[in-house]
Amino acid sequence: MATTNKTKYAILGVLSIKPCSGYDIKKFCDKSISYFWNENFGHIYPVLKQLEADKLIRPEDNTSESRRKIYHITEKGRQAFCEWLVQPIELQPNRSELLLKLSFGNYMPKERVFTMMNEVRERNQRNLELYMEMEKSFVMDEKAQKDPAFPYWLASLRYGIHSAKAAIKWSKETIQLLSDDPNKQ
Amino acid sequence: MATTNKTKYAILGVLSIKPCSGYDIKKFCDKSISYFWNENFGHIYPVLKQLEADKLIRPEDNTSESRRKIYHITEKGRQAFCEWLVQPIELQPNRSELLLKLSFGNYMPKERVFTMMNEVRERNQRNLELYMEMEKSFVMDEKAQKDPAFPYWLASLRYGIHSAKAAIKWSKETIQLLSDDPNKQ
DNA sequence: TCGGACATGTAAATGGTTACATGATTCA
DNA sequence: TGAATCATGTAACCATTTACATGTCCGA
Repeated sequence: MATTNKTKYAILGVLSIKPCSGYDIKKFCDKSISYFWNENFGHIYPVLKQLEADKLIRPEDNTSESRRKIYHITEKGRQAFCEWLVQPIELQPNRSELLLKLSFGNYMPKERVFTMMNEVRERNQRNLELYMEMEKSFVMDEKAQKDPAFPYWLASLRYGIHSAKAAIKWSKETIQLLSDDPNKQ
Repeated sequence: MATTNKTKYAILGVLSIKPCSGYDIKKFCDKSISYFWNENFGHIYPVLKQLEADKLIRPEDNTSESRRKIYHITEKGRQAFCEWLVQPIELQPNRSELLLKLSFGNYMPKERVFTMMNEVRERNQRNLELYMEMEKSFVMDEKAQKDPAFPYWLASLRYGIHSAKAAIKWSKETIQLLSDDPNKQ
């Protein structure tokens, strides 16, 4: 198998927090974990169907609400999720378009390389500010602090902060390095 | 289109350095750029065929060598490559299995989270050492220094160094954060 | 002569994205 | 009533990986 279907586990994870419809899952991904995970409808709905067939989730005993189809995680689903959680992380193969392009920088006008590096710096600067805002409001939220997931959410967010800082530092350093390069064009 | 076929451009990039067979391209990827890019045969050969059909590369005028099929980049191929180089970078959607798992850390035995974080730290420590070795021998290589690609290769390598350092710092911090967490289990 | 590296390729499966189709509800 | 959002889903497409098939060459 190429890579285990992680969408499956992402969905089980969301449903382990609270019962959701496909639409809710998408909203949750966009709102809460988009900076390290995202899903799209074209994948969510088929996977939900498959999870239901595998009895890892079950649709809500249908009450009044007609349109929304709310799924609950089953005991079997919880088990499958927990089993996956403790598996070692599969490293996905590296594919950085940025580094691929940069390593062929000598085939571009130097001006273009600087533009590229500045874009990297700015994007990471924006992300850093966003993450730090999020951290601030998260740490001050007393209700959030009581959640057993709190330290894990915080840690995930801090990853973003550390990476963004590193990327900013690197982009500045690189702009410097390339400015000093005697091999001007 | 989902994502532009980046294998196509990676191959054009390698061929812009020197004519290669499919096997050579794979070797080059594994040896020189594997820490930020990789390809596999199952993808290289079909893409080579397609690139030839599009006249972006051409096979060597067949001489004695029978087995190896050496491809050259054409003028049209060089143009296509350069056009791609200056395009803005397509950000690929984030999908970090590590952060997904970590953010559900409260569903795992805490011991397992520490193991996971230690693995992250160790892996990045090993990478950092490797990258720093590479940097050292690269900077001391006088022939490499004269290559116009030198500063770009160095910059790409430095990205790896910065990221690895950030990841190490983060993993240590996270282990600390989770040790201090009163919410023991 | 045997194993390992060289070398090229195909087939199947999977994973994921985008675009499209469809229709309900809500609110200005 | 019309636009925006809610809501579910399918189809087509593309990229990528893995496994498999096939055979050569070279050196121990």
